[in-house]
Amino acid sequence: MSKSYDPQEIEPRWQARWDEQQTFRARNPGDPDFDPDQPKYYVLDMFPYPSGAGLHVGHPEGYTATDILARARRKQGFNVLHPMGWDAFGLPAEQYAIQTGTHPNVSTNANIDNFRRQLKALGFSYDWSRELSTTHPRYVRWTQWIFARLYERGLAYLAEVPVWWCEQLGTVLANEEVIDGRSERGDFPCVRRPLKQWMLRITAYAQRLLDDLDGLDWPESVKTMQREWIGRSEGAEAEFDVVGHEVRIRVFTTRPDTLFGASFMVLAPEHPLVAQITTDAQRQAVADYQAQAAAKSELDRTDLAKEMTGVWTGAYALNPLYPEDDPRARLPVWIADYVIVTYGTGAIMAVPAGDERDARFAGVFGLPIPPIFAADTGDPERDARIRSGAECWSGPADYIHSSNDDLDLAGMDLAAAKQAVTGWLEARGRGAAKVTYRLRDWLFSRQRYWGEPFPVLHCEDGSIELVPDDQLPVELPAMSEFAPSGKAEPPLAKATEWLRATDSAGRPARRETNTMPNWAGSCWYYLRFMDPRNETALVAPEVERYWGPVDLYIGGTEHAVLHLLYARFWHKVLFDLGVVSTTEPFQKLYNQGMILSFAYQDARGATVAVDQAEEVADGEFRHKDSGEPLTRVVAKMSKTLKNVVNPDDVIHNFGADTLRLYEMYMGPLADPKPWNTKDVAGVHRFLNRVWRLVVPKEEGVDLRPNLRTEQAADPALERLLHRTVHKVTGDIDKLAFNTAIAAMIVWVNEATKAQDALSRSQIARFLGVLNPFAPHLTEELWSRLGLPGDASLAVWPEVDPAQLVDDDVELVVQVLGKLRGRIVVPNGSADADVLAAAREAVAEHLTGKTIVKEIVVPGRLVNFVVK
RNA sequence: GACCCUGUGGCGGAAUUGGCAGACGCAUCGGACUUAAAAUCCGAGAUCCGGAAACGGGUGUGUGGGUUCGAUUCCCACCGGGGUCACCA
Repeated sequence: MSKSYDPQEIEPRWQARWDEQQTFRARNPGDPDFDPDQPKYYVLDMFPYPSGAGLHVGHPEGYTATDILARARRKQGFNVLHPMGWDAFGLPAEQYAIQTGTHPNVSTNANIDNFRRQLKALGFSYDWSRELSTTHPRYVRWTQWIFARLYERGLAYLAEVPVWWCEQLGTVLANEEVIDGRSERGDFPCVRRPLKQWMLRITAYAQRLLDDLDGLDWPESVKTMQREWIGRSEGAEAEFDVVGHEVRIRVFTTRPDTLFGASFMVLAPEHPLVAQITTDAQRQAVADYQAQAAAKSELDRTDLAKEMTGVWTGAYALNPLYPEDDPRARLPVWIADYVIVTYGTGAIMAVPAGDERDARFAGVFGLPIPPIFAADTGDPERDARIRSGAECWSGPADYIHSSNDDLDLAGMDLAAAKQAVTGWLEARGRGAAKVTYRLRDWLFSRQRYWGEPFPVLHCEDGSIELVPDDQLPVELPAMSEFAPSGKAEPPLAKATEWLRATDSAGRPARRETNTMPNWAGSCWYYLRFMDPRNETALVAPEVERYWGPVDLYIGGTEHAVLHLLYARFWHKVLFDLGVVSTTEPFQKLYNQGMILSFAYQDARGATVAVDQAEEVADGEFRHKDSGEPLTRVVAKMSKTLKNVVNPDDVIHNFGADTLRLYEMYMGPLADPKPWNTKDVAGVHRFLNRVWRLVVPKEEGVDLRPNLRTEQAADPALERLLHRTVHKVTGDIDKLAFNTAIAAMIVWVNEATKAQDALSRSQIARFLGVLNPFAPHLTEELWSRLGLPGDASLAVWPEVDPAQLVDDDVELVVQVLGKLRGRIVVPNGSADADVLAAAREAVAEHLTGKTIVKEIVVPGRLVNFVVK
């Protein structure tokens, strides 16, 4: 047996043993050894996309956190579900296939094998018997099954919609995948194009998705992002007659109370009424502007700094609040690209006195600004400007010039005024209260090969039919040519044999050639983990009722909106179908922070790669070639900066336990933090000291003699151990792993100093709490001590509350808030006794002064306020 | 531009949520062990002033104000870093 701590030898051995013994298998209801009285704990990682590059050090950060929770809960008596799988459909595998000719299935499986090897080398306690891949036909079957249910409920439909088309990727992309007119993946330019696409009616669930956020234990920032993404806004729709036409312009506004201040109207350039209402005189100018707007990139159109542009259509609309012949009723109708066709009704009433954008537009084109507000800002000059319409105001104010024959807003507050105008419109059939959402329906098809096929048939008569459930899955055809045709025609269109099918009436039909987006598989994988091999149901109801919902879900912030919103949407549909028993999938969500790295910056602020810099003195860096001084900065890991850290290397040099411990010790889980290889040695030293507590250096002695049999415990070490166990237990619950580790280091430092006084029971209990953090080392020492069973399954040590309180406590004595002395008093002393001792301790600071006030904080301090 | 998060030694960070600022780790310095070095172990360490010294006194959590007996913690304004949304009517 090795005398020294040798992770390279220990770690693979224990990993193999856990595998063989299925140490971490979770029991399902119905399993022979299932214990219904055991509480359950479902702790889940956001499963990875198995990329060709393998794991980076960011992956083990969240995975170690969940693993510590899983291991601790198991030892605390929970039946723990802690699974892992692969989100394996997606563009990179297909791009790789296009470049190399390797079938995505082949490269994906190779990547999965590599990821699995790397994760196993980290010693994660996954129940590998539940491993799944979204690409596996047995999984695809149920993804398609869910789609079929969506279709049956009218939540999936085909629509001709303007979509983002990316020439280089040869596909359409969802709005979410396009940033500033360029593809998120690959950064290629994208253009808008109308195409027939599958859409999912997520908007039908907008209100429920919004309301149910309240009950979730999620970071506020993520809830806020989802709320903003859903973008509920309350207001009213109003209809405006157009002079000389039989049409009405409908607008949506959140401020119906400002309708009296409308002085013009603006339609989006793409608004369908534009052609109809434009006068001959303005036709050319309008056409020019429309062409100009269409040619503009999204980036230019949304650039806030740009000049306001627009053109008058020549038409007038009528403000419904005023009689037709009232001059205030006549509103010129403009088109301008600051109005977006896809939001609200694509048209607005412009109130320059109450809206910043309308005010700017009115300023540029010299349109009237009828004042409607008398505000009290505390600045008389400003108040005057607002009262005259010279300055725009949207805050609370008194209404002026806001009345007609039967409506007067004077004296009303905002809510009352909104309601009054909305009510007036409604009574006359000119409008109604209206709720609008920013959320759009979800574009759900992609023109790619490597995704789930749609389980639908296009029949000869143009109708659509679902593939019967008992014929699922519709598998992808074997193909060797994956390149997108570039004609908005998916690769599957070339699979001529596969395309041919027969509908329910026995007539020839054609399969759908689009595939589902990457998000589909990740929308419900957490459910399949509960019951991964069920052939008759997506998940058995009694199994779902037992495991659901996920108790803790950890992943990166990049999924704050899309994945988490889509999964919540599908979950709610499955709830309505009776497939799941909870309205929400993930009760508690936590985002780990990104692991950053160091890089360098020269005097001009340009970043310099790590291999170009050298440390010349403590904290002083120079450029290796030019010698110019550099400053160290924190940056994202990137190939160009040469600061990428590979987990395989860290495991090779220090072991998996050290890597796990270091990532948890770096700082708070949620914070972004820089990797510092020098610091890794610190936690490695700590593990070495733990090793030395059990295995002495001397040759011929395998175990410290004091640990062979139980001996009387050293009271001080015992006390500290109880505190340490208490601290670690609480910190694990709070996901505060960095401070838990600090507490364990303190104990080991003390135990090292009092090495011969350490007892067998004490080291066993300590290894018990260290085990979730450093499972291999603790198993090895547990086994060398001859302790029963596996450290991974041994029960969590108990804390004696009596050991947490001291007999005597030291209090700080302050005079006027300044530290002047210390006293030691019995714990729980009466205030009077404490004060007496305190007065004595700081007597010299009190002489000649009058005590005005005495403050006693039990167990902490005494403060004298003197004059 | 709006909203959210964040700012503590040379570095990563801690502080029971209003009560001894700097736990723990890295780096640094000193000591022990060693022929020597590494490794290991023990110890020092915010800063300024006075003192040979143990010690005493002042200052200190981005900056400026405020609340409080007491502020890293709460409030206001500003500055720096990060994130999200970005003409959403």
